[in-house]
Order: sequence, then structure tokens, then C-alpha cells
Amino acid sequence: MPWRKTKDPYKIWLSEVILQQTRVAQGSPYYEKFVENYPTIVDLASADEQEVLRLWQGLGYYSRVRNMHATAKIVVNDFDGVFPNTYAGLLKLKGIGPYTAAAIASFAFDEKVAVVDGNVYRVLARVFGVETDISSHEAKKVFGELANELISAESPSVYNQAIMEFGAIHCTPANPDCMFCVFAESCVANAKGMQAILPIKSKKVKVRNRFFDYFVIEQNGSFLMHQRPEGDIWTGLNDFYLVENEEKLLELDEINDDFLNKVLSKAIIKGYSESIKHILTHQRIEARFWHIVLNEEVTAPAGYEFYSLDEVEALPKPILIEKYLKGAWFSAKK
DNA sequence: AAGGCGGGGAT
DNA sequence: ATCCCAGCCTT
Repeated sequence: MPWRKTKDPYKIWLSEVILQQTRVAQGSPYYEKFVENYPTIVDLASADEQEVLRLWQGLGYYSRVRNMHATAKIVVNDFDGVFPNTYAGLLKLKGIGPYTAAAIASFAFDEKVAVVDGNVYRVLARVFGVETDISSHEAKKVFGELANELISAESPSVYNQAIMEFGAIHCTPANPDCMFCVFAESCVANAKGMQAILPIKSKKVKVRNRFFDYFVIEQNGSFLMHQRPEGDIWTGLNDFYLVENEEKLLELDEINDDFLNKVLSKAIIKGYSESIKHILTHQRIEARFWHIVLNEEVTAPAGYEFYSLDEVEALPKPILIEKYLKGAWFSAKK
């Protein structure tokens, strides 16, 4: 993995942010694209946010790259482009928490500070039989202290990479390879047959159901879109005119929207998709796309603009929107 | 301390 | 269809 061969804190930072939320196979192409487009933190800092989000499109958790972009600007403008070189200094930056600060500090600057991620929780919980709920506040302290007792003074970076790698490859969540494990003799979970219940994690996600009727409004070959505001999913990404309902998808006569009433009086409905389900960790979205073609010009509502297909392609969009545009629902009818 | 935040892969 | 995968921010 290319980011394991570098001491450049910017590249380590980038790879850690990507890998926090993504499997290596899924994240690697994004890492390559980012390094190619923004080889240094100065390049990232001077980039346009929409362009940055477009490169991130499909990775999810978009606030992380927005934080990264904001932090790049601060490092360039306030710190002369030089990354803080200590755990404590790194921790102050937006988007860099205990894990990422420890990763950068140890990998780039050989600081003796232990990383604690999901892999580390799992390995330590099993080998030492720690039954502290990893969702709890206390777990950060318990596992953090244990990891910092174990970390090697000579090569903290090797220790940190090794324990995470061991968790990812050998001490896996399901079916760990206990038969051929160097800790088989001493591992508490192995002795007690507790591999399946350790680490203990109590928190369960609450899923919200949402229903999106999207209006794909076309005027002279251009499409009405806007940037999603802060305070909801997909902040900063672009989507179509949206009517949301809490209980179900709506029929046209159930919608009372001033702008849409105006649009529908001057347009034909070219078609609509069937219900498309889009599943997030915490939300289950059911969406339908109404393709509306205007035969008279309409002024775009505040914040909205009409974009040509080439411009639409260049905008960062949620995968749900991207799939609609790439899929049969749109392509066959456009 | 608790909730919000994406998308994909395995079963 | 249902399960899993995580670290940081805001409130």
C-alpha cells in the first residue's frame, strides 16, 4: 500500500481519512486520484470545494473531506504549509481526532503514541479479555491506556501498523484464524471461546425512513439542480428539486408546491421512475424521479440553477442521483 | 453522553 | 433481505 511507504504527513493524513470509512479495495483508487490531482497540501488548499467533493463522490461521509479541505487551508495560511508534528498539535485540527492524530504522529514523526481503531479494539479485547463496551466513553480510556503500555519505544510506527494489520488480516471480526495464531497460548478469548462476543459493542443504529420525490426539471436540455444545505445528509452535494414526505411517496395531486405548480402548468411529464431504494447506515430512502420537460422558460428558484449535461457530470452528486442519471430510468428517456 | 453521517460487500 | 464494516463532529 503506497501510503505505508511514505513519511509525508499530508499523504498519510489523506490515506487515514479515506481508510477510516472504507475498505482498502474501495478506497485505493480514490487515494490515487487525490494524490494525482492534489500532490501537496498547497494544491488541496487552493482547490475548489465542489471539485474536491467531486473527486470524493461515492466514498460517503462527505463532511470528512470538507473538514480536510478546511484544515488544508488553515495549515497553508496559518502554519506556512507545515503540518503540526506532534500528536497534541495534530489533535487541534478540524477533522483530526485521536485515531488520525496518533496515526500521523507515529507514521510521519515516529512519536510514541498508540493508535486505537476498530482493529485495535478487537485484538486487545480478545487477547486480554477486555469486556468493556467499545461503544462507551470508558473504552477510549481503557483501550487507549492498554495500547500505550504495549507500544514499542524503538519503533512505534511498526507497532501501530502491525496491530492494525493483524486485526484486519488475522484476528478478523468473523472466523479469526486462532488455529495458526501467535497468541493462541495466551489469548483470553481463545481460551474461553469468546471470539464471537469480543469486542462487546452495545450501540445499535436507529434507522429513519424517508421518501423523496425528485423532480428532474429540464429546460432547453439543461437540468435544475442545487447544492444541498448544511444540516442534512449529503451537505454540499447537488441534487434535483426535492419534495420530501415522512410516510410515503406522493402522487402529483398530493403535492402542493408553488414552484412545482408553476412548472407543471408549462411542462409535460416525460416519465417517472419506479420507487428506488437507497440504503444508508442510518436512513432508508425511497425515491422516485419525475422527469419534467418545460415548454416555456421558468425562473430557477433561489439557490437553484439550470445545468447542461456536461455541467451536471462535473457536479458532485450523491450516488442515488448518479445512479439515476447513469441508469435506464434517465438514459432511455432523455 | 448520544446522535448524525455513506456506501459497499458478505451471507 | 439482512447482516457487517468506523472515527469525528455537533448538540
